[in-house]
Amino acid sequence: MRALPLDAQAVASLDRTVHEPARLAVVACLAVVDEADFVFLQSQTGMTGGNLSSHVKKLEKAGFLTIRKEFVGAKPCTTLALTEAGRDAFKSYLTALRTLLRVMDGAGL
Amino acid sequence: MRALPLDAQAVASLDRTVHEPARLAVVACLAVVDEADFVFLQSQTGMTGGNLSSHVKKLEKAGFLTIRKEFVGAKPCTTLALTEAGRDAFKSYLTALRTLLRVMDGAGL
DNA sequence: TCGCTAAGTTTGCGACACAAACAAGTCTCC
DNA sequence: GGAGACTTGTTTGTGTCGCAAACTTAGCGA
Repeated sequence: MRALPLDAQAVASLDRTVHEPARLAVVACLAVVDEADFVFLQSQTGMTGGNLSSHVKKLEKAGFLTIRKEFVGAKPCTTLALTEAGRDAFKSYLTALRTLLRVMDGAGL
Repeated sequence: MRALPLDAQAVASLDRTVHEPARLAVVACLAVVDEADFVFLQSQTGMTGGNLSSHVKKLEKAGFLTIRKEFVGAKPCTTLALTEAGRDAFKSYLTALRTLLRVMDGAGL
């Protein structure tokens, strides 16, 4: 059987921390706006608060974003931003996607 | 806060059936070769047999691929191929990725 | 004061990915 | 021809994870 132009192992081992759709949405948002507050992200992604909370926590645990809690007037407000590591991981992820898409372009898909 | 050029909800709701890395690798392989046998896929993806088996079963259940079992000489051989639905789902998925990447290109990532 | 809403977090459950164990048959070598 | 290794997959078990409902804490209005 001939060799494929596709690195299937690379695809199969994509980093799940950013690959997970919910987190990918969060990271993509933060990549374009640099920082955003919890409520804004919730509205953009359409996620429930609890869901967003747990994903944010996981991203923080991975060292991919920072959580800043402060009060704006009287209300609490959590602001999120990517770390350098988070941005790098996202860039690597995008590179992997581009590689895959290039192969598929070549195959007429 | 301004509107993003990014549809985060679309990202957050990517179809997990094909998005899952292991299955994405399988589907991508089948998309470029039209059909492939079990052992070949296993070598390409680096997955264990059991793992591949369960993912294949899930893709079949979703109607995304067909499983053909036959004997080649004395040995059993299962051959896998995408269905029309599987190919369509994969194309839609690729379209979603391209949309995301275009936004990220625009943001200098 | 008594809800009501906002802003998150914690908890619980169902789904899932993964690999080790297993099954069924074939080939090899003595 | 029979013992054991190999090939080709499947089943089972376990730990992880995603998700939303319930809960917490605190300001705001009537």
